[in-house]
Amino acid sequence: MPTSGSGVNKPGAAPGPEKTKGRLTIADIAREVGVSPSAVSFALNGRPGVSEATRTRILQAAERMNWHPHSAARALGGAPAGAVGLVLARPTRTLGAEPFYAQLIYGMQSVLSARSVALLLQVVDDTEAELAVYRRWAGEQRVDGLLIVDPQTRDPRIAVVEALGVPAIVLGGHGRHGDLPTVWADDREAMLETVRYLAALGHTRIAHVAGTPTFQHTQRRIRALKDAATQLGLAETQSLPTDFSDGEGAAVTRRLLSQPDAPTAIVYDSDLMAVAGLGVATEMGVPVPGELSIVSFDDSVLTRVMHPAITALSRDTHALGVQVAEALLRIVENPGSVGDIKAATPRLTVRESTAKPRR
Amino acid sequence: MPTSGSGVNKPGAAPGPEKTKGRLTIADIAREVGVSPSAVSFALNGRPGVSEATRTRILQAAERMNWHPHSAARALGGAPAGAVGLVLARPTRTLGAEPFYAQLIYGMQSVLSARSVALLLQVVDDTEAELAVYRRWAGEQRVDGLLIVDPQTRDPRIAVVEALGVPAIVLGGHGRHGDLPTVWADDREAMLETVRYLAALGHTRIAHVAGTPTFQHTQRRIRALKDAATQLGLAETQSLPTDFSDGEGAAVTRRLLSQPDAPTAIVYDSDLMAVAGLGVATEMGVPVPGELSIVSFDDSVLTRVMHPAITALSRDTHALGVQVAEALLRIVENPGSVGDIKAATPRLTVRESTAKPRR
DNA sequence: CCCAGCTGCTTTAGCGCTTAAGTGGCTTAT
DNA sequence: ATAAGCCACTTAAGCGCTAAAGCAGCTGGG
Repeated sequence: MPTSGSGVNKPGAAPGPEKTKGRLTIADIAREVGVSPSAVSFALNGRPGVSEATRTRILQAAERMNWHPHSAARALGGAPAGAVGLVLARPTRTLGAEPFYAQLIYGMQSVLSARSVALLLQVVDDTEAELAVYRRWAGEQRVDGLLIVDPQTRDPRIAVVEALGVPAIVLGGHGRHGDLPTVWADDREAMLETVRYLAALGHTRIAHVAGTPTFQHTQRRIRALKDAATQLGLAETQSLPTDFSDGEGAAVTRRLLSQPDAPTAIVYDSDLMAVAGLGVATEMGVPVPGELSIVSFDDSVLTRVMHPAITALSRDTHALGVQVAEALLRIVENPGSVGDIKAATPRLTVRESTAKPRR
Repeated sequence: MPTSGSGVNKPGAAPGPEKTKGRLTIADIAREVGVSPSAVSFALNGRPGVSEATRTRILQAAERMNWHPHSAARALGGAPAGAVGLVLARPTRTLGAEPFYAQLIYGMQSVLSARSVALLLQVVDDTEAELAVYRRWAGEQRVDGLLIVDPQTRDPRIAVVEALGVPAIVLGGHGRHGDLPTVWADDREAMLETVRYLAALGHTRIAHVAGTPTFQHTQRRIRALKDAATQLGLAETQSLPTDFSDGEGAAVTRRLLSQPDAPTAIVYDSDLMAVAGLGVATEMGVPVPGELSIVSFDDSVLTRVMHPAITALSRDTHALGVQVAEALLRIVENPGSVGDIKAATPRLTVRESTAKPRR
């Protein structure tokens, strides 16, 4: 039981002039100022019912005594919990390496901390565990809103979260996700732009090292590549699924480069896999961009720091986090007020890893 | 106000057999089973005072009705908040790229989520803001414990957190940090081992691209390098401070390699800076490890994925997170029960970026 | 046969806060 | 002149839960 205000806290110290209790409450302020606790409550919450003079005195006393509202007491009265929740269910190894979530979280923070909303973070192993966390948080009334990431086809989480009645935003969905609004980027357009660029350079054998195939955004990219191939008349394109890990990214690259008609360009669904792929190319003596062009579908320091620096579809993940957090807070305050939001389409940032194929 | 259990929630619906209230409470369970709310509370908390038969019926009812305790109501009664807090005050750009904190957090999660303890995460700009967050969390009774990272010399946070009376663990401290216990790694020994190895290879001009100089662990490393130099008779060693960003890492490397007597080996305080440094070497045509050996003081996918792969001091950051979380939970339950804990000393993992200096 | 001492409950109070419902004292409308 | 209204408060109740205290009904010792 973490009590004690500042240290002078002898339990039995009899006749102290001030009630040396553990916590500082509005009752203490009320006593100090000489009004009732409700008057203090009114003053602190900017509600009418107290004169300006009294309000000022109360506010000053609260400030001086360094009082903070007890979040539990407020929440008990039906006030919001002052927190939003995020559950991540990707394998830990990958998560630690991928800057995406970290950036996203830091972006969210810039909005959340300004509004003094806490972020509850939980990392779990699978969707089952994720659902359990949602159920618990909802039951315990711990969060006012949820951010659901990596939507999948027929995602079981949607129905559960809707049934729980907790406001939520889906990141990266598009298509059906119940009545939950989504913040999404146009992966399709980004992929089309990339393939058009590679085709313009003269590439015809383009491979796509994709992420987890059940993710909606992965599927959109795969479909976009296929469509682009049809449009541009590229015969030999292929999408290969992975689990987003650098290990699989490397393995798939090795397989691709060992083929008789190896691709001359590879698009990776994450920066980490692109880096791993570049490593494999170097290791196999395939010059980049001489014989192989590489594009990453995610940008970060990783891509910039490599040699050659990797051409990437960059988006401002931090800004995305800001957008998501804002949408989340809006839907918490006013459910139904948020529709689907289209984030900025990733733009192709050309660096040193792409060039005309040597022929 | 996020209420409503599942949807059937008409406020005025008069004579329903079940009280269609928003939240499911122990009173509902009590009514269902036919006992008083306290009996339910006793049963759910495994306390004596109810017969086994009744206890079973209550537990089953709670399970069947999918009841969860309202965390705020519990907390109000003085129960722990069921959450621990972590504030990060490094610049966002760096944080997103560095795998360290992400790994640490995921490690902590594996302990915390097993015990259903939530992690409150906040990213702030500076120490002042960090202190404000601690004060607020303590006042709002939001957290049961805190993890303080990146301890500095005469760290103001220590005194504040101790005064607030919130149990806390310091990560990476050593020396004085009030009465707060620390989980620390022996950076000194790690640095000594590294320098000995480089010296054994034949390096004499060894540079150290350090992190933020006010951090205690940075200082320990700087001092260790100096001591090693004295012991081994290396004249030309130097430690150069940075802010841990890849930008500064690159800039400092550029400066070092432009000197007339450029170092033949550089130790970087983070993997991200090591990668940036390797990039600069490549860009300047300095072969690694031919003319320059590179060691990273932190290991991750980054170092493994590069070509050449970077020799690094590796420690299991995930395991460190586990250790930290365990210590934190222990000190929350029983303040004073935790002393300083020494984590595993990082071991040198030799890869391709280190070799004898060409002479 | 009475009462202490159980067991297995229920009643009551209280955690810190919000909020609906009072309550005096004064002003204003009629 | 008196009712009505308003201001600036106070009182009281309640959020969901825990915990101390109370209280029936039974058992067994003296």
